[in-house]
Amino acid sequence: MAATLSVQLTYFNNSNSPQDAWHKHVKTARTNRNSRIVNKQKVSKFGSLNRTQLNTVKALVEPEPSTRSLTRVLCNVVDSGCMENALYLFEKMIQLDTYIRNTYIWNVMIRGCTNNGLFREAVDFYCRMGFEGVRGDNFTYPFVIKSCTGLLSLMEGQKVHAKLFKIGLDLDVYVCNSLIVMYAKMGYIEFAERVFQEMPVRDLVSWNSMISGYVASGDGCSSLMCFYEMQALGMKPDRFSMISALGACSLEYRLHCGKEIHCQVLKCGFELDVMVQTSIIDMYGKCGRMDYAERFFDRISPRNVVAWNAMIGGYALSSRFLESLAFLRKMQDGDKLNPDIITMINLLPSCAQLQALLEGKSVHGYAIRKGFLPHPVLETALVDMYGECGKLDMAERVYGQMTEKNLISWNAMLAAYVQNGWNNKALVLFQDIWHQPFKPDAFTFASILPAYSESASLQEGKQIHGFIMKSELGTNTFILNSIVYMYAKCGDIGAAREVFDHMLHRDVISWNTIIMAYAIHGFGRFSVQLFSEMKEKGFKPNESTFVSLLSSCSISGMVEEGWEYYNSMKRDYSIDPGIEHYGCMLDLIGRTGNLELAKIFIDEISLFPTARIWGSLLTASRNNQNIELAELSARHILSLEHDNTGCYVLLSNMYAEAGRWEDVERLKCLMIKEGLEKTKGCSVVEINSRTCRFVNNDRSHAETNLIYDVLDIIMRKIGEDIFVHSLTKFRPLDLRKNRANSPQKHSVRLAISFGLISTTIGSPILVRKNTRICEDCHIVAKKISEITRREIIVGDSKVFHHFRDGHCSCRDYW
DNA sequence: ATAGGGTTAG
Repeated sequence: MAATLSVQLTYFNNSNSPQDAWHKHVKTARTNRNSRIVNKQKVSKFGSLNRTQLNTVKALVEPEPSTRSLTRVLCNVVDSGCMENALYLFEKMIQLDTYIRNTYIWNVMIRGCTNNGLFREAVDFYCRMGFEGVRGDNFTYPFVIKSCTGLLSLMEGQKVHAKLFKIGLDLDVYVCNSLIVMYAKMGYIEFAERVFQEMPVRDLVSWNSMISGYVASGDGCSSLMCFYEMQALGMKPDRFSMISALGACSLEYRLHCGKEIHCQVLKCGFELDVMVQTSIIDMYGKCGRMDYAERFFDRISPRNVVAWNAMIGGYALSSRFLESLAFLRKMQDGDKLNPDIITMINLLPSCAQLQALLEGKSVHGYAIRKGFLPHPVLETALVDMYGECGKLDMAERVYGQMTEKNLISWNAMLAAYVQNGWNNKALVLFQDIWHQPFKPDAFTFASILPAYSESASLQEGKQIHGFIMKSELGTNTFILNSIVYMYAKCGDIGAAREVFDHMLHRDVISWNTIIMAYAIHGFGRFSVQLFSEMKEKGFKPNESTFVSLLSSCSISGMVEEGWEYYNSMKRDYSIDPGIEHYGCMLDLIGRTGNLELAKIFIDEISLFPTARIWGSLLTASRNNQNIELAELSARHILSLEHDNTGCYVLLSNMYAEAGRWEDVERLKCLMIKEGLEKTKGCSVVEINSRTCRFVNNDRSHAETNLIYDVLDIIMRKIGEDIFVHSLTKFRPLDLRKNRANSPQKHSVRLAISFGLISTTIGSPILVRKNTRICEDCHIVAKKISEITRREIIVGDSKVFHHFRDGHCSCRDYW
């Protein structure tokens, strides 16, 4: 017998080493299936064999194999995890008639691959088994199905499932339980339910698989229903049931339910089980009860990393970021445990929220030293942290180096750009969607829409709107709210209203948004009207509602109503005014010209005045030509935001108007010293479906001559009064000295002029610009609207000016 | 001589 085997092994010369054997197997299996060719990375997981290992295997196979059971040897090799050796042995074995039809050894190989994460290879084995004419049995399928689960390949899984009916294993309890888990983990919970429904006999594992399956698909309620139904049928839950049910409570924030299960755990004596313990901590943390979590955590011993991680994550979730970071120390010093990848992932959001860049960086450094990177989840958390801390270059670097980008990491990078005002970069990244294998979700749109609001054209805004409506998110309230705002910011208040009117479910934010939309367009009457409607429909106004409403009153100059709402806010809704509300009221007071009151108002604010508050006073001073107060405001602003360019420009303009050229010069030097540059003014006009961009003095446009000619004709028609007005403000000396900045050639005028000649008569002209419109251009725009009888809409960095028949919606205060 | 269900994560 020994001789026979030797001979046969000698003749089997196609695979001389375990590595060869592996390659040969993969090739056979894949060629047969017309599937992809060898995945080199996967194969290399086996590692290469050194001579000693090789000899061990040969020794196992060659001397007197008949005296030992070869099968037993194969099992041992598989259990040791060295699949390459196992394959070598396996290939030798199936050369023998005794083994070729032995389902058992095939099962052992499939089991080995599955348990070592070699899912593709496990499925390959299963397929090859079919080609060799060996039938799979009730032991084969649970392994194969588990591998399909690991591959997350529905197609592969369904092929296997179909086969089960043919061979009559479709009702086997073990096989069905595996199928339930497979479908649930792939996100096809209905398929899992169907398998469960059709089982003639269900055991504890079947129930547990459903309970955990529902949790995996995010449906905690069904999971808990399953958990209770099982008990109603007389089935006693075990630790697996408890762990999954606790997960369901976490998912649904069901504290009461969670406590009940905690009691059950104690009654059943599972409280010493480490995983049960962790699940309990996690449940209390997710339900926002860190006090319960702490009490439980303090009592358990020994504590492992997972329990610590659950605590760190729980604190972060409860916005107790400092404690979250402190627990890292305690974990290292107290329990002498080393943080793992999940610890890092849990810590980073705390660093981000605390803007703790130093801590964030040290987490990054630790991750690198420990070799945790690349890791898609950790990298995403890093992108997020750097984004929150304003370190866009680092966020970009981490994102750029990611080997496995996915929807979530992509969303994180988008959000980082948008949060930091890098809208154009965000829009470019978003366009990348067409090259990505994943499709955008609610988070993507929620992130990108503000970028569209700030930087995109109305035309592009319409495109993204259409795109969203075609996706399954067309009725998502959260996203529709952003679309309403986007339309308003892109200048089309009508479209904003239409989207709002067609929403199926409006929430408070929807109302706040539409009220704000009318506010920035200076249509205060509509805001007020909508506020009443909102109350009639039973919505309770919140802080933001009043920010919208008070902004609207201020922008539209509805002073009395503004005060009335301000008082009613405290009186009728017990909302204490926040800094934003004070800002709106300051704008309102500024509009009346009562600067004394404005100063008193600031003094009486109980909160620390922000740059925005002083900005309101600066605007008020400017509109009331009070240079001293403007200087005071500017000092405050610059002490808070040294790089506030707008503040310099505004003050400089005031000096210029007053003819204080030395001060203008002084500010200019100061700006240079601070390394600041005046924002380059630019205006964009939308013509049919394209946009044209103009800077001051622009002569780059193809129709430049025509544009300037039209502007010239208009200016002459507008007449002397404007010219005189300009002269009083800009002295001839300055006009000569500083021709480039002459309002005559400001970008807004060029844009309006081009709009006039490129659009059909009667349609409004929409211009958006990045800085506040200057006083001269404002006067000119009013006049143009009068003589051309065209509506001109100019959206500047703060509000939209609707010029019509010689008047502006802002009533000359902005 | 082989089987199925479980904890922390963007």
